[in-house]
Amino acid sequence: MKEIPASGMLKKERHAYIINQINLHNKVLSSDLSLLLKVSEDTVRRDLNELSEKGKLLKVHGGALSKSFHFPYEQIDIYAQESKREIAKKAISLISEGMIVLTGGGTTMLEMARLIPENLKATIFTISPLVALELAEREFLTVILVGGQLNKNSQVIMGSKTIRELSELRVDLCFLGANGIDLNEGITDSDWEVVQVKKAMIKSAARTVIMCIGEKLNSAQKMKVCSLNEIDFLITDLKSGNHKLQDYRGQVKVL
Amino acid sequence: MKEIPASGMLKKERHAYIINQINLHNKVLSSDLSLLLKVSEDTVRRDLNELSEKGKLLKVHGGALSKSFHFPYEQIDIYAQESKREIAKKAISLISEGMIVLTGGGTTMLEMARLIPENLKATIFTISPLVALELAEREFLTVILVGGQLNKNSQVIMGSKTIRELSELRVDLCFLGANGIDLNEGITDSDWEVVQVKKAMIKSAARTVIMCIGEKLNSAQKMKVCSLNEIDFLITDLKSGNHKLQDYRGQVKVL
DNA sequence: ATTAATTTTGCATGTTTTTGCGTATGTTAA
DNA sequence: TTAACATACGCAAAAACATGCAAAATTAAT
Repeated sequence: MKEIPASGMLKKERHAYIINQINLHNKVLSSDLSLLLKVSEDTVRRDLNELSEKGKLLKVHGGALSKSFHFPYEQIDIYAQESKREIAKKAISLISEGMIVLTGGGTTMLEMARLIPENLKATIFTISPLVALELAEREFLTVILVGGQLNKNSQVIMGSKTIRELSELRVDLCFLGANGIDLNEGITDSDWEVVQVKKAMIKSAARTVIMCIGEKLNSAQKMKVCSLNEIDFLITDLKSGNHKLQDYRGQVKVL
Repeated sequence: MKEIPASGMLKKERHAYIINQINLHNKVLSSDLSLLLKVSEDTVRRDLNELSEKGKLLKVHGGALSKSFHFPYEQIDIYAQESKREIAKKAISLISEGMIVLTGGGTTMLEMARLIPENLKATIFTISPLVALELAEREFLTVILVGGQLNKNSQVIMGSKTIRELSELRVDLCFLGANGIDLNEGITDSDWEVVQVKKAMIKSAARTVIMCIGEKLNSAQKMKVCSLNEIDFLITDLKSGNHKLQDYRGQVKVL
């Protein structure tokens, strides 16, 4: 460190100095500050804790982080949020410790990311930057974004580069949304590129989970992703007794 | 700097003297004033309390601070925001139509992404999901996220996979933030992983642009990214006439 | 000028704040 | 796992503080 050293500072001055360092570098180490301010690390820690309680920074092991940088998010209200939350809960129950998981994008997937428990240990590949950012909050998750071109409409990674990367991947479980699902037509989607990526994702996974709200059952889109027997689980927001689900039970596990 | 000691002062005179010291040094210690004014610390304290009640200064434990004391709390954010916007504007001027660009993460980069004109045609690689999502709003941009593990603190893609991907990339221009920049130490950062990624990014680019706010000039962190001659442009929020920039002009193009 | 009234000051006292250290505990990384 | 590091907690010393009070200084009034 070659910052300008300081000495004989009043507490308030120290606090200001620390905040300034944080704004400058997004991060400070207690040990650095101790040297810089010429006070014991205990004092630095106490300073950091005070500032943390005032919400001026984020105290972490070893130092502190800028708070402003961490999460200026907005909560968008999602259509059928409650249903999607139901689906998400069921989906999460399929993930067990140490698994390697691959997820698509979409609001259902985001909801799932938000509901993933804080203590889950797993590795999660995703093609959705939003899902990735949400998951990055979970301490024990390893989050890997598949590289490639970002599709403007779906806010999901796509393109040949992505498909090539996916082809080299092997995961335990793949979570996908669906635009249409039908006994005969199978899983369908309206966008050619989306279909290509989903195909690649399914291929790379030992087992595939389709998540979709009940309304989409028995509807089909233009382009086929795969037939029903290629997927393993179907998760909807419907109660398990719902008659709409009956026909599907022969082909996939319905949750 | 030796202060002129004073003696036999009236209360009013003392007050004037104290205000003067505050204006001069932005702070005073009760103990110093006691010696300087040759009165007991109790008297000094009473003086400071009176002046504080009158709003002439800010009383703190151990002394007092000038009211105009630079409290980074709220101000810096807005101030730094403006600075970063300045930097972003200059940076954008370097991008010309059809270019292939690579960017890092950080708030400055995000600000840049926000300010990129709607009609710019270019291909942008980035390791920041946030930047990517922001850029996805631009109709004529091709946005490509480099794949890899998402680092929790910096919200940026990192790791060996990323570095490998970057090594196969060739771009015209690379925009990077810097945690420290110094004539001798060059570009420095505090995080080993960050340094590795930045190195790879620089290597993959024909020309590299460092963006950082003026305050970070002449400061250094623990780990070296590269020396100054390996970068091509330095962009700060400082006016081009600023003396702090002079020394850098020999090594890089300063904007 | 002298005295009375008022303010200011320093000191004694007890309290609070701040700080650094030792120790025990928790966390991180090899 | 261990070893190194970071942390929390308690403690004690030092510093800063508030308060009351009496002496000293200043001001006001005679």
